[in-house]
Amino acid sequence: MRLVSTDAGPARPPTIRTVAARAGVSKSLVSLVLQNSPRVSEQRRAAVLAAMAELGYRPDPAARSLAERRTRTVGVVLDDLTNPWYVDLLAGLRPVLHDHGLRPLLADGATEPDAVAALADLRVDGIVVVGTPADSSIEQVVGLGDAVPVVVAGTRESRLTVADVVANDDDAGARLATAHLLEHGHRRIAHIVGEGEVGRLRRDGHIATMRAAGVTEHCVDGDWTEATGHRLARELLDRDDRPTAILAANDLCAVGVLAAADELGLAVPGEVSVVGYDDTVFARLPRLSLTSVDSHIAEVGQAAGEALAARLAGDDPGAPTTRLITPALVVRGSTGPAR
Amino acid sequence: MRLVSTDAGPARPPTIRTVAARAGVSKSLVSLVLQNSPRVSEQRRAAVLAAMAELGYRPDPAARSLAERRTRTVGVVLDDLTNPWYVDLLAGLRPVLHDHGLRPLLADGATEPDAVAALADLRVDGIVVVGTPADSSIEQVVGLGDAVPVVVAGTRESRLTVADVVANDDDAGARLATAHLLEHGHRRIAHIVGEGEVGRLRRDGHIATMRAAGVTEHCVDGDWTEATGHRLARELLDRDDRPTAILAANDLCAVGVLAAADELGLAVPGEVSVVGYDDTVFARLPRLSLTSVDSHIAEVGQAAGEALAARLAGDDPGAPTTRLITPALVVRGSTGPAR
DNA sequence: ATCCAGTATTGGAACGGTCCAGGCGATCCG
DNA sequence: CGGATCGCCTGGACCGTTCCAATACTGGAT
Repeated sequence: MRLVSTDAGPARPPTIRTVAARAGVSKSLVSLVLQNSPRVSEQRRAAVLAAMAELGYRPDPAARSLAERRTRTVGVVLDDLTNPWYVDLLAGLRPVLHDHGLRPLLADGATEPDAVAALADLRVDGIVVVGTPADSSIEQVVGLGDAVPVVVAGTRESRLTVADVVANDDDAGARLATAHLLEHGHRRIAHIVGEGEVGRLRRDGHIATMRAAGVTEHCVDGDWTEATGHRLARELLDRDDRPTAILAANDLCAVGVLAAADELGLAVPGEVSVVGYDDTVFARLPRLSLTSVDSHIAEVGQAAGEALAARLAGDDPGAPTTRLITPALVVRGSTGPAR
Repeated sequence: MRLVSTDAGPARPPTIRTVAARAGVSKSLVSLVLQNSPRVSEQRRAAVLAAMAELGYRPDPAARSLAERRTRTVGVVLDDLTNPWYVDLLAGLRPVLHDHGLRPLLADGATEPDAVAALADLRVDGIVVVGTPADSSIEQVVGLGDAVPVVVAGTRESRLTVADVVANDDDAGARLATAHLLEHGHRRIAHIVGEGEVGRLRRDGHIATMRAAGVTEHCVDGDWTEATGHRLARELLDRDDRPTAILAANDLCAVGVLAAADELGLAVPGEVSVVGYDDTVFARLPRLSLTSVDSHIAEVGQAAGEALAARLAGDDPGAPTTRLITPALVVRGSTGPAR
């Protein structure tokens, strides 16, 4: 009596050699069929395809990566999926990658300072850094040299000259929003400034538009969070010479501004108008109905994917490029004429 | 003059053999150090580690996967990252996977019907299906047999008996919400029922609680979207015998209900109370201030990760388990006493 | 000195693909 | 008719690991 069973454990999935044996050809030919080479006769090709179908053959990505010395994978560094901005950008990026046979591998730049290095260790073919990168990320990207192509999406980043950049034209967006408020007769307009390069660009666009209209700007430094928007708006709106309009750093910040106005009993837009930026899902909520600048963020993600795919195709070894997507103003119920 | 440069292209990253040569040992020993085997002398171990550090060696995951015949990767099937519920669950799941040395690979079940099969083709070690799975997903999971362990997170799914299940106790949550409304003296309460198993469970909990209090329920079939919540609430609230409270299928649906109440000029909670489910970011918005059932969804994600890790460790080849997380009611400004 | 039991180390065969240098008929051309 | 050409196909090396069987030491007991 045999104690060892004859079948060797759980049946392994078929390999290229199994298929070759079944089709009566060499494994090399199966490989050629796999990458549908034109140098295979129709007859053989059909035989191989039939064998594959019968066996339910699926190529092993690990083996392929090892031999090809590329993974068909791109790392995507995100900060916070809770922020719909990142999700929307990802929604634009993902299909492009898919169309180029690339898989996204998400990493969290906020909780994991070594995200870029970790992705490099995984041998991703390229990296998309979404949003304002942490200092550590910048260092690591620079450290990569030209080993791995990098695209920065969603922000212009002056410290990073080695990567392609695709971003919303923040300057233009801030001008749109400011012009809208000026047209409604607002003169006392406050702007809550966001952090980093994006914050600076939006501020500069705002200031330029204000001055061109002969109006003095009033900027306060803030960040992208609801809490800060709330706190700063309370301070701004609690004064006698309170602004009649507030241009928030982004939608999230604007949500905080709305809350502050509500608490102070100020009608929106009757007594104070509020403008956000990014046109996220929050802006569209009926109860908020926030006028916002649509940064076409999905389009940014799409362009970023295309830029990376072009780099990977190798047909574009030129200097890093910058591409700006033109934003658009979406007017809703949170803005109206100044009293 | 030589046209061909002497260095063979871009320097390849160091391999286990490079390290071995540098440390003066065999590649096998380097491999042993890599998996820190106790059967290596301290002296050699130190030499190998030093060589690795000097060369900046990083193991190649593809080669490792090929040899180990596992990828240390788990597929996560999601429907919609736009919905914060999925994001919050993912936030609970991700750290657990990370702690077990597993990487998540996200797939979109909504746009890609073959998501489960595609993940299997990628040779993921396990799969987490988040939310109510599409029919195609169910078929594919069943088709996998026991080749790949599967955990369903966020919903009980009676059609899927091969997988572990971790979910919120929807029945209990609906009871909490309903009891809260009854305590406030509401008697005409409408419930918008969500789709699938989750919708059924919440409905049953609601009905049971209503009947136990001697009150007749009023359920209408809906789904999880804002649009449907809006439409159904308009119908419900437009009648003379309109309900004094509405238990929405989830928060998103509740957002639509609020919009309907606003349009009809009905005060919330003065003339109608509204309850959501999931306690997402929407419920916490000051302008909405939605009473909601916190489904502790991050905890669900965490438990799902642990269940999958246990399966992968192989120490638990038992029958599929079901684990329910107890929800909690979060009372905010959208509910109050019946008039 | 010899043998033995461990322990530390090594060589080589996988793992499942890609890719390259030929091989082998059949066709073409001089 | 012989050789070059072409189209199709094959064997084998290689990608960077893991794992196993075999070997080389070490020191103590005989």
